[in-house]
Amino acid sequence: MRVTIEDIAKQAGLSVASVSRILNNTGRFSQATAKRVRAIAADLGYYKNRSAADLARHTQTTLGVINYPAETDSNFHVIRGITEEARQSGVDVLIMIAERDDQATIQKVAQDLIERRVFGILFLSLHPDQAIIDLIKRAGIYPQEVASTYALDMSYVSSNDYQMGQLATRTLIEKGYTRIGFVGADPARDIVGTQRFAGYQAALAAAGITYRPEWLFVGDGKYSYQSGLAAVAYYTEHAALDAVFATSDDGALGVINGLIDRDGAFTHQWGIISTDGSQICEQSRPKISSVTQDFNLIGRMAVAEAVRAIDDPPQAKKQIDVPFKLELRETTPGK
Amino acid sequence: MRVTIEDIAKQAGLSVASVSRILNNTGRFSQATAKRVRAIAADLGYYKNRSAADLARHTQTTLGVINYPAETDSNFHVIRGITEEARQSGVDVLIMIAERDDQATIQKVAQDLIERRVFGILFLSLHPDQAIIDLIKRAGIYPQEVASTYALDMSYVSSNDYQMGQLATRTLIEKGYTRIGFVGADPARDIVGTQRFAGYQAALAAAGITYRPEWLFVGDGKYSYQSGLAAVAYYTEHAALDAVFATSDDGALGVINGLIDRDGAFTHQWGIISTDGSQICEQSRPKISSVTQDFNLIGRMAVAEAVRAIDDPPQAKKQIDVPFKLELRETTPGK
DNA sequence: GTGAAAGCGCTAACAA
DNA sequence: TTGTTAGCGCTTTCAC
Repeated sequence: MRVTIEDIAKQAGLSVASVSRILNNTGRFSQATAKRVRAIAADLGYYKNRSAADLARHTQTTLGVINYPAETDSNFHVIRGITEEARQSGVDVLIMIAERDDQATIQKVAQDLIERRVFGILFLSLHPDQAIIDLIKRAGIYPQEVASTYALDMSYVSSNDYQMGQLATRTLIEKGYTRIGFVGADPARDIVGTQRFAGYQAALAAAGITYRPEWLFVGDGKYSYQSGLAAVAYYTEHAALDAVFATSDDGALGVINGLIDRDGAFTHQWGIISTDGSQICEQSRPKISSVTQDFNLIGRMAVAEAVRAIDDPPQAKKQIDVPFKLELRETTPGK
Repeated sequence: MRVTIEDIAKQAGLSVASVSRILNNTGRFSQATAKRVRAIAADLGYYKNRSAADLARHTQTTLGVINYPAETDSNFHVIRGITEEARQSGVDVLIMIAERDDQATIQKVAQDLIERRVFGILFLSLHPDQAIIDLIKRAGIYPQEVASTYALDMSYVSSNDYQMGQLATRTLIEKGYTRIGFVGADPARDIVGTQRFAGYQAALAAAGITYRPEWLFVGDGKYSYQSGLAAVAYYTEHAALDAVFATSDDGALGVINGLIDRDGAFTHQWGIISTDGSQICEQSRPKISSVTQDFNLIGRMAVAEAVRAIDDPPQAKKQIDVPFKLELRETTPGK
């Protein structure tokens, strides 16, 4: 049997109540006995049984996070941010894994988290359907989308996709490009795509450029490297572009490599700007200009918001925008 | 107050024991009442309180994983593997975050996991010091290193670093290269570096090539992109190489980009082979030849081993090798 | 400053 | 097939 608080109490000639107080630094106790108790605890190799503690105490201090594993993981910055902020706020976080597009697993994982009585559940760029969101809310838990805008009835903290699309496109236009492709997102599929596309169109319109349908290349609609790669063949055939707005760094890299594969080298025939600003942008040749999100801050704000929601759960869906910035590198030399 | 098992019992006119049995599918009960109970549970929006359940039951079914967040994340495959295998074995996994080189945080996180009474703790390419390992063992929990060999007294499942170093080097030699640099790992720093370096030297020796000290470029010793980048300047100055064995994909990409930055384009002046085989290898231009690890399998085997250890904890340190393979791409055309 | 005691929500004998 | 009961290990009034 593992060592319990009672073992300590016995050894110290105290009641479990006193030991509990000392170990938790609550209530009053003398420093002398405290020292003794802590020594005994260390000596015995005692560890609190959190199940028992959580059961007895009623306030919950753990936050659930549901992530999906991805190779180029912009979420890694988000997770860092979450972890840092959580450490500071004294909440601890439980990370669990699901797959995108696998609602069954997402639900299972969410239920696991509910059983563990977390006070909030953060979805990292993962889009649960409304049934799952409802089930979480019904359990009295605060759900929140992180690092992605979201259409359904759940608050989110993320960059403003519309503004990002607008900034990216406007930047290309200011550099003198006028025939601008839109790659990798599906405007009809998710709100992120919808918003970025709307921003893109708004920027075109503002500059008096008439959008042409053949400028849109969706690919798999998943912001993937493959979509970028495939876009090159498509555009070569169907559109006379001078620039591309890639809705992800992966997509931009795909476009670059597609161009290299086609021409033998990158010739700056197209201006390219991407979204996210992960290290891919620095490590690509040429380096990719990007609209860069502050993923760390997104993570921090997500935790802060979830903590705030404990005492004061927002009545309506809340949309928190986190600032982003423009980073010009080598793929936007201008015309 | 949240709905409890007692609420269900009351509504169903049953005892909590019966409800518990039904909800857990243990013992005997009639299908008729079971149906009724489940309906009521769903109706009430009931979720088991795991703290209570874990406290009452005594067997633990959750596995702890400590990971660090990284942008190019070969661990993502490991995590997938862990998740899949865990799902199949009916264990659920808790992932927590620490930073490499931050033993204080690693310890804190490990203690958190101990308090949650996990049955095992997996370290993903994270190297806790012996004190932490001892503390975990003392708590009756099985610790295991995953995806990295490890010198201290803890079992591990990973690729065999010595053999990987050997294979990579031998491959270059077979392609006709004879002056081969070793980049990114520090043979004196961690066992991974030591082993890969030993394999590298063994392969050189076996081919009758005399190793020269200036062929070693450690950089930050962290298998980083930066080390690869810096290696080019170093070698240009100090060694006349015809090939490079990069101890990571990031490092190999650094070497390639360093060469491009130096020469304006990649000229295949050096053969390059890397270790890991992440998607970087496919997405680089040229594509990088690699000794590719089976990270998914590593993850699966790690879980399987941890589960096995519940009933039959290994007495001595166990070292489990997972097979890897060679993937030739474009950076090893031969001389 | 410390202790007694109730109870958190559940499981697991053991009875019935 | 179902119920009674005794905990699991801890926290938290409320007394002392």
